Order: sequence, then C-alpha cells, then structure tokens
Amino acid sequence: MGLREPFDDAGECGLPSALEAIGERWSFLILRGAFNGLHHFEEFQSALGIARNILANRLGRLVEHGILTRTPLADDRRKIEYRLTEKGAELLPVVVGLRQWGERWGIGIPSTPVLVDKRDEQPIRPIRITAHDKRELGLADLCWKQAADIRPLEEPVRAAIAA
Amino acid sequence: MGLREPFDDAGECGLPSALEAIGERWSFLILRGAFNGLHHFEEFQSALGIARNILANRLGRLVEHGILTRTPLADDRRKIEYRLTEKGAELLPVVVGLRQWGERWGIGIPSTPVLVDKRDEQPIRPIRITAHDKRELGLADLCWKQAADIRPLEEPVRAAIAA
DNA sequence: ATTAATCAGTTGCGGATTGCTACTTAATAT
DNA sequence: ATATTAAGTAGCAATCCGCAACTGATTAAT
Repeated sequence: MGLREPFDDAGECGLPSALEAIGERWSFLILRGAFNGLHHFEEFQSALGIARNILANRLGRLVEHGILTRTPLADDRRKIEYRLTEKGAELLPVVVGLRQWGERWGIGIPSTPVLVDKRDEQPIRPIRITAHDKRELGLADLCWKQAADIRPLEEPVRAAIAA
Repeated sequence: MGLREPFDDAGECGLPSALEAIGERWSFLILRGAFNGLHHFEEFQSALGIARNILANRLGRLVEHGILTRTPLADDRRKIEYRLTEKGAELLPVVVGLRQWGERWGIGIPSTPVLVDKRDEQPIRPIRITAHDKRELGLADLCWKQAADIRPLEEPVRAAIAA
C-alpha cells in the first residue's frame, strides 16, 4: 500500500472545512443547479423539489461561505439573484467528478445532457488525478510526502511543461 | 418512508445516485480514512472521533453500495477488514478534489503532506476539468449538449488521442 | 386605487437522523 | 477461568429534515 498519510496530519486536511460549507444534504444538488444556470429561489425549488425552508437555509449557508452571491435585481426587487462566485465555480470539478462516478457506477443512468468543450463540442474527459506532466495516475501510483521534502523540478523540465 | 427518494428524482444525472451512496455526514471522511490506509472499525473510530453507532451504520452502507468490502480476518476472527473496492477507489479524484478546494479556500490550511506521483515524487496536478486532448477547461469553456447530438471524433483523431 | 398574483422566504409540527454513553457478543490473550 | 479486545447494539436526548400553511414586500391587473 503506497498510499498512507502520516497519522499526525491526517486530521489536518481541507476536507472538513469543505464539508462544513457544502457537506449537507442538498448542497451538491443546489450547486449542480447553479452550474446549470439556475439563479432564483423558485427555480431551485421547482427544479429540485426541495422543501422551501431547507432551500432557504442552504442558499443562506452557501452565501455565508462565499460560494454564492445574493443580489436583489434592480428591475424587479422581489427577485433575488444567486450567482456562483469564483470560489463556488471552482467546485465544478468535484461536482462533475461525483456525477461521473454516479453515472459510471450507479444504476443505469442515460447521462444526457453531457458537459462538452465549447470549442469542439466534444465531451470532457473523465475527472482523474494527474501528474504534473498530465499522465493519469491511479491509487498505486501515489504516495504522501511532506511538502518540505519535495524537490522542485529542473528548470528546463518546467519550461517544457509550461509550453 | 421514502426519504431517499427526493434525491433520486431530483434530476437526470448521476449525482443523486452518488449522493445516495456517500452523501451523508461522515461518509467522505470515512473514505478519506480508507484511502489513508485505515481498515478497521476501531481505527476509523479513533481517527475520526465518530460515534460508534453512526460509524457502524456508515460502514454498513458503504459495504452495501459496493464501495468497501467487509472481511473477517483469518488469523483473528474478531477483526473485520474494510477495504476499498475498485468502485470505491474511483472516488479518489472527488475526495482529493474536495480536499484541494478546502485547502485553497478554507481558513489557512498549510497543506502538508501532499499527494505525490511515486515515479518522480512531484505533487499531483490540481483536479481540473479537461478536454479530450487534456486542455484544462474553465466554466466559460463549457456547455451542455444532448448526448445524441454529439458528433464522434474522426477516426484518425481518436487513434492519435488513444496513443 | 384596489385587488390579485408573484417572489422569497418563515413558522410550526411530526418524524427521521445524529451523537453520546453504556451495554453486548464473540474471539483471543493471560 | 478471567480479562481484554474488536465490533458492533440499545436507549435516549438533541438536532435536522420535510411538509404544508402563512407572511411580507413588490409588481401586475382591473
């Protein structure tokens, strides 16, 4: 087993803080809705079938955590617009990765519509762990290392990668 | 009662079925433990500080969903070994992605130790969405498309990518 | 101007889930 | 024979979730 994180630090990772922000019931689905272009309370409510009080609570929490912004619209001040922040938008790989996993291993999901690259309209590649040179890595290829013990890449190598 | 149902009919993607399996409180942290080499009930319990009944419930659920296997050890039959299946192991990109996000956006997390490629001991690349040719894509580069409307790549192109 | 409709919530309540602690059961160690 | 360990269960309080009905502030219709 190559993959074992030293015990001392096992509790010291970003997961708990991530889960505090989006680890509750419905939060992932609300995020998916946001990525799909939902912006209003009633849109989320009818698209997800979530209870109104829970939705209000989750939207509030996502706003508190800086994942969504909440702005009343100028031309109709009843309407509130929820929008992803940059912080929120960077959850897309996780949401998509979880979705891909569910599609791959869940019970018969047809998987449409599909996320595609705008440029060529081809489906995105499955979310994977990759090395600095973009090789795809599996569990067996990985291990933990103290940040201080990592040797920086040689300059020419880095240049080649950047290109 | 069908309290799991709301997730299932909340949309036509794999997210609900993924959340059904691992969307509950603690499941992600139990998975992280499994990826870090924890294999036994008491190990999870003391590493995570989770209540015993909840842990039993979550482990059982992960086993039910084929994410972990549960095998009594031959040389000490009190001991039960929990191990990731292939299905479970394929959650690593999601767990790592969420962790990276938490490290990036959470409150001051030093981020050590770090996951590295065994081959050259260089840190893994951040989890990203990539195009079929491995270009990294952001929100602005993406759109949804009906699966039926996607034109397959030309044969020579596919061959080049596979290589 | 008055009334109706819409949007974004909030409230109250019953049932479900979670967390804590103590207990149990089976296998091993002394 | 007794103690200890591993892996759970059981009971109970506190919290969370889901449903339906209600409020309050705009905006639309008559």
